[in-house]
Amino acid sequence: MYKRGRRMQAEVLGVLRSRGVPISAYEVLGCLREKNPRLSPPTIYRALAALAERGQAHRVESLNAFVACQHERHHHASILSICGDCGAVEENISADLLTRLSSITGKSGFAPMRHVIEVHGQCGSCGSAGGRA
Amino acid sequence: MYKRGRRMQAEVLGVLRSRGVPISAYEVLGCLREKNPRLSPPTIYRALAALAERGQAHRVESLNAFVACQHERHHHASILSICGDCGAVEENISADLLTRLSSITGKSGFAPMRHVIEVHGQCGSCGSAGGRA
DNA sequence: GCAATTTTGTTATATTATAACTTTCCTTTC
DNA sequence: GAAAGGAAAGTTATAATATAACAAAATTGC
Repeated sequence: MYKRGRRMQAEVLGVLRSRGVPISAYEVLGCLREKNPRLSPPTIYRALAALAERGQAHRVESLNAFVACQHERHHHASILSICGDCGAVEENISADLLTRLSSITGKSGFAPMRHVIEVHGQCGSCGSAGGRA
Repeated sequence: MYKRGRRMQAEVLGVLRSRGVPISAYEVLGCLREKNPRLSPPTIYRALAALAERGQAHRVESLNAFVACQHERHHHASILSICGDCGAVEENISADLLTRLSSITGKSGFAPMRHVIEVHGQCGSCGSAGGRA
């Protein structure tokens, strides 16, 4: 049941995976419109929202973009390292870091529900390859 | 020198401070247009960029909004706790957490340059006031 | 004071996201 | 099995966010 939705989500996830780096919803739309020119933004945004909710894709808040999850499904908050040179994203998970974050934010009684942890910088490959640039 | 720019930035910062919670660039624009109807988006975005660069305001990536800095100027990365109920933001700084974050992301040779750490949840006031809702 | 440079103002438009409505399709009931 | 009802998806239109590109003006260095 609901085949169209799931099929749509699978196609969107396929595009995200084929790119590897974060891309905007409109880039996804552009790819899928090659096959189906009638697609429209809400279709893509709904698929992306469903994928994100299931942990199969992540929204990169600081880029307004989306990337496929690298760890199969998970429901822990991801730490995303984003290379400003090549665009590559590495995904780490650390329960310890989340605990510390909770203890810092919880001092004033704050109850955390969603973590956004994104680090911009330069990845190892770009650092060793073009470090002198 | 450059009085207009600094004056503009001061007015923008005043609006951010008077609100307390994160607001969009267009909300700032709306406020300042009451006095000066000719203001346009780039003027506001430029002022916000200058304030952010000097650490007097922060961009909240997960809200596409801006908030005044709560700690005077600082150049450490902020940990922003954002209450989904009342919109209040609390700002924490933790060199220790940044160190741990660097050690996690650095495993693969990644060199961090900018940290985005935003935690969504419920603040202490809203938790105790409306916890049963 | 004049040219070069930098900053600001302005216009227009690009990019990102969602509201509102229609259609489709599945389920339930008879 | 057909029709009503409800949930999900498609579609249209537009809202919200952000910036490119150019014009005007101030500042600096000479």
